[in-house]
Amino acid sequence: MRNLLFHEIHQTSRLSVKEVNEVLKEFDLYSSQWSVLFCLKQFGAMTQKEIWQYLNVEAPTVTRTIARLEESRWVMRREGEDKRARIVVLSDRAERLMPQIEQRITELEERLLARLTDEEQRQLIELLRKIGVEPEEKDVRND
Amino acid sequence: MRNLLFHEIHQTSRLSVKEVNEVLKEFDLYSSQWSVLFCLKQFGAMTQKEIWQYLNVEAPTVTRTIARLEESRWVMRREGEDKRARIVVLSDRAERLMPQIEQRITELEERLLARLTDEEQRQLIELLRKIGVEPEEKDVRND
DNA sequence: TCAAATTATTTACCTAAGTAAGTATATCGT
DNA sequence: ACGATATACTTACTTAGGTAAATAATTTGA
Repeated sequence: MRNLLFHEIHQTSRLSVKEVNEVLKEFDLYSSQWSVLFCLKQFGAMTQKEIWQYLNVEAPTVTRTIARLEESRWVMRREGEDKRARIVVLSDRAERLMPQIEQRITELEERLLARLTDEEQRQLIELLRKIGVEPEEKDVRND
Repeated sequence: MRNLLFHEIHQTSRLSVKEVNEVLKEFDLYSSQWSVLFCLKQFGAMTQKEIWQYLNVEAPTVTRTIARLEESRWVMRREGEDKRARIVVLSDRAERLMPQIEQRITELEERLLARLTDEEQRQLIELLRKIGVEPEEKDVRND
């Protein structure tokens, strides 16, 4: 039963990544690359650390993803005041193309979530969060 | 908002895989290997096709996973009547160790789901299924 | 019967994500 | 001031999963 739950989460995750990749193929992008671009669009220039903390992945994962995004000219990396850190910035091309891509992704998401009401979506997020929280590590002051 | 939902699903999926791997480390296993073993325990000997159809992944994924399980002596592969197909069987060692592993996994799952009531778990599965279902393909008789 | 189509698996190649260890810069404590 | 420690990122290696194309066995159809 629990078993089933994690199986189902895993399935849904794979399914959605697959569909996102399908949409992004047209732009020569992959889902995890898109999530980095989206992050930069939202917050502006960021260090890699800020990116992996926000996305909740490990540093090497972000190193790789950004290296690919740099090769394909979606982002540039600048040196920061702190020379250890690398600041990531969207390229002009990225700024220009992102609205288009964003729309396609939104359409896909609407399609995938067509069977859920807004209330159900809200519920789903909340239930998932109840699983994911790690109070010791996260240093979240919940008061 | 939708964005947030898929982000959350992805996170939860990664988190649970990570935790399962942590538990399985002791047995030199990985989560996807475990899911194959679990499948074989449940249904007995199966062809690779039956396995990937059940797990809902692509054939090459199962080829690799089973190759590793075979190397580490968790399963054997036999030739079937149809010589194209390879029938996968649990090794004696697997049969012997699985109850132990299963218990550890169950404990983990209980820990991860501690914040959810049974009703919430049921709800969560149902909501995820509403996203994942592809009515044409699945041919599931739910009665 | 036997060429053509289908099926089961595999191989090659790609991205994603993890751990462990390495490198370079920054900061801390004495 | 400077050695020890911490931080930001990278490198090397692992599994997981996907697509496309190759291989081998089976089935189909004229």
